[in-house]
Amino acid sequence: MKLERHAKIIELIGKYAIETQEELAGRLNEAGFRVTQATVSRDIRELGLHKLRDDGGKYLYVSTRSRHGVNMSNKLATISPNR
Amino acid sequence: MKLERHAKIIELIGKYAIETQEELAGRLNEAGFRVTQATVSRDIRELGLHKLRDDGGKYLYVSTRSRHGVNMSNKLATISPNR
DNA sequence: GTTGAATATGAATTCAAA
DNA sequence: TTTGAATTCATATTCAAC
Repeated sequence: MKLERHAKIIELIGKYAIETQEELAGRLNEAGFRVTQATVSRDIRELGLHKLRDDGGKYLYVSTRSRHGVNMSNKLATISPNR
Repeated sequence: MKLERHAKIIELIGKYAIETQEELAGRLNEAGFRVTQATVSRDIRELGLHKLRDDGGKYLYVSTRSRHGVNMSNKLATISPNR
């Protein structure tokens, strides 16, 4: 089920430093969700997740919504160009 | 010169909706900076730029620093997982 | 230290299938 | 409507050259 998988994805990116969609697909499969990178790619878009470089230069998938349910999309807008 | 090119990149991503590094390289070349995608990739890392999906699903390069010189890296930290 | 060409890697999309 | 395999596309890196 897609909804459960989405919830699991949010959980996984909070718990682990997920660097690639393949890695996320692997974690999902370990958790019993049989999916491929193609599906993970779609899930990430639907969830509005972003891949950002951290201070160490590594890429990580992160959510734009905090644990407290606050939508951070306005903060993302803040760092967007004023166009 | 790299410094001038970096400044031009900041200007360009503020002025245009740059979707790919190839596109940015093209704009730079129009502006007289002869560079390839490989160099643009390095510049983007050095400048701390990020590629984000906007509300319409399109990808855009954005800066983490506002026009007013405020470093937004703490806001990025805010949307990062609490790890 | 900087760069480009070539390559490797990662991600989005297509297209068929269910 | 969702999915995976294959493909295309975008980006990071390697490696040589300067």
